[in-house]
Amino acid sequence: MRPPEGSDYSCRSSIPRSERPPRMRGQMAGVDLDVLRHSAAHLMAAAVCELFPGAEYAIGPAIEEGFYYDFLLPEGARISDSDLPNIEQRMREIQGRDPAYERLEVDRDAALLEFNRRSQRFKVELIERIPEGELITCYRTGDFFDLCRGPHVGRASQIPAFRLLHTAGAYWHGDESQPMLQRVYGTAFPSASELEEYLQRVEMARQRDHRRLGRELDLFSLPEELGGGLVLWHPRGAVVRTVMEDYWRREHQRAGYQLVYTPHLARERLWEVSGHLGFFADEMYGPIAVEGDRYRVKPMSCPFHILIYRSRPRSYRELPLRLAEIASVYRFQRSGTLHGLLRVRGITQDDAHIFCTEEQAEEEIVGVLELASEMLSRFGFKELEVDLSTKPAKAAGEDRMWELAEAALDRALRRRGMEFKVNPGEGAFYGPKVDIHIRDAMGRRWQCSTVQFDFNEPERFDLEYIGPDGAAHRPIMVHRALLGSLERFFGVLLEHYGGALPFWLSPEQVRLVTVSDDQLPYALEVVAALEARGIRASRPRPGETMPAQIRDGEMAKVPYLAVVGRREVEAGQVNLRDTRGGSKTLVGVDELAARLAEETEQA
RNA sequence: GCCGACGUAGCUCAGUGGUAGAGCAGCGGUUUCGUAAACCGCUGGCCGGGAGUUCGAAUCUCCCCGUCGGCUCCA
Repeated sequence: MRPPEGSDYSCRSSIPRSERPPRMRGQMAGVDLDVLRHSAAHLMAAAVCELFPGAEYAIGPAIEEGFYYDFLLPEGARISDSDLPNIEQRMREIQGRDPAYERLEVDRDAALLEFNRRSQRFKVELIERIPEGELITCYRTGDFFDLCRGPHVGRASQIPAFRLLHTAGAYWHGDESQPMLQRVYGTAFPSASELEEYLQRVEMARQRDHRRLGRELDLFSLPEELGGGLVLWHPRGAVVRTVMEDYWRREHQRAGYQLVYTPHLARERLWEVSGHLGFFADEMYGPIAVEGDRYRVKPMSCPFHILIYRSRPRSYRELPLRLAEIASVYRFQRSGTLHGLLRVRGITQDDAHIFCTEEQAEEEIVGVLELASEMLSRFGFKELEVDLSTKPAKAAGEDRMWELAEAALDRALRRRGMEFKVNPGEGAFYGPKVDIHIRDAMGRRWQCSTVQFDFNEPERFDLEYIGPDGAAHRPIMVHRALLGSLERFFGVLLEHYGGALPFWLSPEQVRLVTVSDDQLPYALEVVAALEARGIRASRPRPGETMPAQIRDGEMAKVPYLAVVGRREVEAGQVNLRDTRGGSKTLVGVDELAARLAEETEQA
């Protein structure tokens, strides 16, 4: 029932950057960064309390890239980004007074009394949640007094470099029924130069934001007239997508999958039978009236593939049956969670369902893992991280099936030599699963592939096959997606490569550049020769100076610029500028075509 | 959905109550050039939408729409 795709349900927070690299954490130049940042959070809270008397402070931990602190401000007050410089200024003033971070062990009653006296309801609540008998510690920094486990730096002056970054709303305990607090994010480093470096890194990440690249490289758009979370693939983006899909289909056919097509709508009754209306209704769009009947837009493909399976009696001889489809599905996502291509409502899922016998399950999983590794590696993701999630407390299906499926996943992973982490109880209610994550060039972690057993739907649709014994048996069903969603995978690819896609995926692989318009006819011949070899080559723009053409080509991130002037025309060559490697080589046209065709092959 | 910020030309942005601006892109012309921007000119705006305040609103107020940053990484 749960979607076999990695695009959406895997991430708790709106932006999959919850899965961040560990590299900024821990020790740095002999200073514990977490301690430094946690101390900076206290310093900030002290400043906020001075500037906004009556502010209540909630929690203020060190996080991956800095720290935050949550506040409930007095009625009518608010902190906006424009207040950040003032708060920073006040933090520096406090540093000038250089208070110590003074650790106090207090007993529960004294702590409660103190925080009640200070009207700090969140701290009171936190104390009440501390188990009886556990040591309670507080820290005093000048006038600021906080419940805190520590440790901290000795004095406020020992925080050499900090910067407040932005504000946000955050629910107390992340719970929508709780009050909305104001969160202030900041970061701190042992030196000004490290802070500067960090800020530059953030700026670099901004530069390679896929939404920006999508516009600059004319790949896709998400116009607001169209509606939130819906993507228009422009011609250049569509070229990339076509290359991805062609590759995907070829690999799947080679791996024994059969391709199918299914519609975008189905009668509501089908979604009742499948259980989606019970478990997934919140993410489905409302009914569409059709001749007195109700239809729903599909959020997943599984019921369709099941109907194909069920279209006639099945024999054990035709198992495993692997049905694959690059399918458009639509899921409602709250507007606040939409994010470029990374979280959309119109999703293209690279979906497949495997129907097999119990004995075949392990072999099938091995096959899926192999295909996933191969495809992800072809796209440039060699480092994979794998999670195996097992039976949760509430689960459908017999224990015997769970044991069988978990064992199949475990053995398949071992056979493939893949290291993995077990997440006990994290499986879907309908079956255990394996998720594969990739790391991009900036160290961020993304979920892509997912392989999920499903004991629920075969039951609901009463699937069977006739075994060698002549009796009916229930097949095993496995959902799996390898790229997750094409939208999201494309977004990740773009950011991973900073827009400079590998040659085989490049929307435009070679662009001809002329020294003057005199070489136009020759340039067109070269384009034709390259196109004849299946290379995506494009003609020069007449009337442009050569430096302008070079610059345009560089900015469009075309892998190769083939410059032709009088000398090249005479020699039947091009002067090939490699925009990635920076080299320039003279090469004959035939050789160029052969070389580029080969480069597509190996990738 | 909720909190906050933002919304001015295709893009990046300036303009804080008094005639809507710049650069790039686009279009037209001139130039025909050897590895990241030739030169000149022109077009282009319901200042996100609606209501209000005002003699006068891109600018102030309210509502709506959209986008962006976030919404436990637990003292």
